[in-house]
Amino acid sequence: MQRPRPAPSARVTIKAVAAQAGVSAMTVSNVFNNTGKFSRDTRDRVLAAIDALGYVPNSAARRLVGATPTRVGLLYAGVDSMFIDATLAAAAVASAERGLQLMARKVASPQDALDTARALQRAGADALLVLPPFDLALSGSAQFLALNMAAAAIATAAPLPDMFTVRIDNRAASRAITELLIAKGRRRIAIISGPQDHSDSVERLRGCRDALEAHGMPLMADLVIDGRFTFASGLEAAERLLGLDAPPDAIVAANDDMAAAALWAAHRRGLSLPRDLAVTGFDDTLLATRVWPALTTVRQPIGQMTARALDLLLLALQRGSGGAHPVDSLETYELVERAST
Amino acid sequence: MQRPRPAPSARVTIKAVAAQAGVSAMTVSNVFNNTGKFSRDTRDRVLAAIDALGYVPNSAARRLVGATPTRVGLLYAGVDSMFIDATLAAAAVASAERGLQLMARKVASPQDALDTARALQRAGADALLVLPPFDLALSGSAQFLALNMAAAAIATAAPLPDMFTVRIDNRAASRAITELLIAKGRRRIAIISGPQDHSDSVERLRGCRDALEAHGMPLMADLVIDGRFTFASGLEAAERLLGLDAPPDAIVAANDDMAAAALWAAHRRGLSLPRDLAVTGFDDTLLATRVWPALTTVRQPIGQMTARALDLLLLALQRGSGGAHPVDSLETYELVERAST
DNA sequence: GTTGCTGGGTTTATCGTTAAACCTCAAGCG
DNA sequence: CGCTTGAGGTTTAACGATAAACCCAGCAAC
Repeated sequence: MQRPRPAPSARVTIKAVAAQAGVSAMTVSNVFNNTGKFSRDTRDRVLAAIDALGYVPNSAARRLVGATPTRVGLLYAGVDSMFIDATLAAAAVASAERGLQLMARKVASPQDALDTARALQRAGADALLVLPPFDLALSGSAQFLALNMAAAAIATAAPLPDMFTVRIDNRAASRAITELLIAKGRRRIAIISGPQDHSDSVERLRGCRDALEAHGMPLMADLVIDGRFTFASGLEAAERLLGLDAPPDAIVAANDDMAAAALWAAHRRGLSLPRDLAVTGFDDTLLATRVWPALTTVRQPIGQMTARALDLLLLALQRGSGGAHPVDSLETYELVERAST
Repeated sequence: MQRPRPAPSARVTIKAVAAQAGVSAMTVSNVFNNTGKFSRDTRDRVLAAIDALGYVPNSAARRLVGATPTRVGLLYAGVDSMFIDATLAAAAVASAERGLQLMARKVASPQDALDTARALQRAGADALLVLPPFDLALSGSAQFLALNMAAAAIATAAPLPDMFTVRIDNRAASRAITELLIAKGRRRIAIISGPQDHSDSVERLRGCRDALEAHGMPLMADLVIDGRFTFASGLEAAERLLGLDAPPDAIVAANDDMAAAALWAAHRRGLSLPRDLAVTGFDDTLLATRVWPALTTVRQPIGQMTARALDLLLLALQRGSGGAHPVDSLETYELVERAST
């Protein structure tokens, strides 16, 4: 693996292109960035030269002069969940596609969110991508506002005044999936909800309640347990539910991991699925199609949402941080019916 | 009433630190990079200034002068598998920790690997991280060598002459897990192997054979099926195996996704697990503990391996590394026994 | 025929950092 | 005593792209 300094020919600079096209470097820059300061004729020659040499601008140099921002910080919770893994993977891919540098930071607790954001800014992040529950931890705080950073939150419950939001209608989705269970004749429906400091969890719970009440089946307190979006917490909750004197005939879990746990608890007791128990998940991560029986769940388009969040951030940074009200992007979810119901 | 921050706080540059410490910018640089060209006394003053101002070097400027390499390309196959997702997520985190920019590129087929590598180089990647099967696609080719890029392959079968390798002993691990099944009294052991153009797959199959032959139970051709590391391919294979006149009493799958598929096929037939059928996976992804029954599997420390690969690349780039033979880093695997056996 | 403007460029200065060359002073040495 | 040596700096010159200032030919207007 002998690796002498890369051959000088390795990197094509703007000067090389300029020489090839017989113009100044500045003109090449103008053409490349399409500022309009050039004639048709020169443009063609420059483009030809760019093409011939395979010129790719050096982003470090661009960044140095303060042109394009390129670093996006990502705040995530260090929880073992499919959603987090999938989002991290999606963010890595989407960032790469856009030539951004992703700075992913695990945040231990909501209290640390602000410090982490600050550290990211000091380390050169231009914008922030925020996963639950840190949207709530940051939004509205004066200190966060003082950072003066563009931020986008994925999978939140509602629009926020100080950051972009990219989300699905959690309440409607949750309602829809509960309705589906009711339509299938389930009458004793239990819920393993997410932590109530996640705004999306709250919405999901609300959606379930909507559906149940609409059918005259009020939610019973002993049939609702708060999980923490982890498999372990889901298992604990499911064990408690199935151990009741009058166990439920369906469980609505607030994410796939906890739904998988519910399947576990049912398998352990030798229940036949979905005859004795129907289970639904949320997110449609890879997990949903790997467990048995495959989970009926709500598809949340994670890749698309991540990409959208990045695009919004880029746009905001390009226009300069001034003024515009943050966009709320509502993506479409999809109810996916599988064997678990 | 707090008013908005006056300015997007001007970043602290090396000059500010220099002024504060009463030395030249170069001296600050020297102290920061610990080159040794300074006295105890100045060092203390400079460090104090750095601390007081909260100086963080501007990586764009650093990069511009060619000091630190900061972009790592990642070649991955666009296959739905837990291993890929987990590796992407791990790479995103490990890159962020090291201040590197990750450029992840999906590669459609081994033939495209070289083109993608070339594109990455043109886009400014300093080094390459390679996932199977692209290690084999690149290694040994003269064109790849001509790129003159440092590369590290994760999860390969053996050391390679022209890139770093970070791996576990797949053969031994596979042998161990097969031995475990034999020890549990399984006598008709089937194998769902990975694609044979993945070097690690080959090793895993070999390990199984080792174990079986060591116990006088030669591998039967109809009990070995090549999967493609996907759940779908695993399901197909498992269906065929369980449909045999003399079905196996154990299935060794070459990854967790295919093992999960084997569980599916068994559940479908109403088999009792692990009584009627034992199943083992490979990788110990999150999946292994989410399916029911939980998978006995080989733990491959993905996060650690990814981090190690990046460290090796950084080291190589820093030394400019003339002539050094590429390192082969053998990580320790762990046999994890769970309910599926 | 000066003045003013405008399309299509070029030149210059600059971003923050570091490699390399250069400076200075004191100590060591034959 | 003159010469080298080296520790501990400083100065200079990049790195590549771009913003801002500048230049200039031609054309229109008064």
